Amino acid sequence: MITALRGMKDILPPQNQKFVYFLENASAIARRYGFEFIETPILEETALFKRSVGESSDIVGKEMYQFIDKGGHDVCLRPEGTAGVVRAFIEKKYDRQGGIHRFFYHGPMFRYERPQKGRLRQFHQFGVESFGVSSHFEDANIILMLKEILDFFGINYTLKLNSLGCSTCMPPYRERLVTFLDTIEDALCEDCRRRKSTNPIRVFDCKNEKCQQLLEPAPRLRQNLCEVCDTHFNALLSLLDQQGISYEIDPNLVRGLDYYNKTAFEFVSGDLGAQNAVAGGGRYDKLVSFLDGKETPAIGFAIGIERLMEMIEVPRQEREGYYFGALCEEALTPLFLAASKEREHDKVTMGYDVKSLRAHLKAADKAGARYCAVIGENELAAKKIWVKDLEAKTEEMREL
RNA sequence: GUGGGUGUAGCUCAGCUGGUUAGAGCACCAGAUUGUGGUUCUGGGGGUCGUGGGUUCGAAACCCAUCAUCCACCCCA
Repeated sequence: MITALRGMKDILPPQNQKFVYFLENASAIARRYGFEFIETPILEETALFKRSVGESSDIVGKEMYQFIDKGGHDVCLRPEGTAGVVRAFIEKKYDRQGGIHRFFYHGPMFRYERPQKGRLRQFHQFGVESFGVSSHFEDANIILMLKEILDFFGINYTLKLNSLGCSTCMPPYRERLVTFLDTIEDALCEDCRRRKSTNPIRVFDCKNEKCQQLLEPAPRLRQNLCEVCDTHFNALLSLLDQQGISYEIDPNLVRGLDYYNKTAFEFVSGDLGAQNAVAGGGRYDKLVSFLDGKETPAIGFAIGIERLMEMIEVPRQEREGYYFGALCEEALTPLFLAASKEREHDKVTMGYDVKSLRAHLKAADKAGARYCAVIGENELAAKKIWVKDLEAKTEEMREL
């Protein structure tokens, strides 16, 4: 038997209902915020992700579905959505055109990892990207939209916020931190020593108590932000306060992708196991220019659809449409014609086997139909069709 | 890549310290005096016990390997 690849899932009933339910409502909310649908290819040149996500990240370092295609091109299944959207944005010369452009997208992403709860090799994201606005108002707007989406589906979450600084304040801070880490390196755990060179800020995330103690006197980013970043961050917090949005400032929140600057945020939930991030995002003002576009401020987020679906309850389905059944052989053809006609304006399924009325009613019930329509010898003679409303338990004869 | 758990019917599982025809519930199909559903009752179909080897008179049970899956680390949505 051929089975789906490791970490790749089919989306079958009843999960498929949640999937569609989520997509429809999240899209509707994004449109209300002025975002337009965009679809970009799943396969892109590998270089796109190396330059945007960053060579140092785990995503690029060890999680990419990368291969050489038949034309000898180095290509890659997208591990995330932002890079492709930014590439399209630049390729279409929106950066030259200027102005504000807001997009939302959804689709499969691929990362070659060991699957576990809330983590798949092929998973789906719903994301938005906003280009051309540097104001903190857009940061707040994006966070508000994400919160609205999560609230719509009744998700329990905590909003975590941080500022990652910018090219003015981050590099010097990073150096200062590394210098500090050098002084305590020997006492740090193995992981932290590795982090020092790959992603130093991560050390604050270490679960080792000894490391946490050693890090007490370490310099913190919040105190080392440049004036521009500090002002931006404080303005955003103030706006969120005025909107009554509660949040937690998490100085250890480091988005895993290299392109983020200033605002970074994450919505985490308790009932997801170890992979507790439902959605994450942030500002990436330098990415467009990194990818050879004209410098354009931008911010976005992505929601992990499978993770979110773990927590969504779909409203119970109402009975809907018709089930058509025949009580005798001669009724099958007229029944088929009647069913086709009814289908012009209603959901219709039909049983092709001749069965007892009782069996047909059972079948209609199982199909979740509102009405059971049956033709037997009596109906055939009178050129009528018998219809029962399974909910109201009423029945009537209708003209064929 | 590393560590741990689990693989018996479509699903959830039972199967005592190895003992002969491998079970239950749910689901599915068919019936319950012949044209009235969801409940109930009766019957039925369906299993290479993940796979390969080994121990044994005898293995679903024990051992080894392998594959799959789940959870965790790492990291992230």
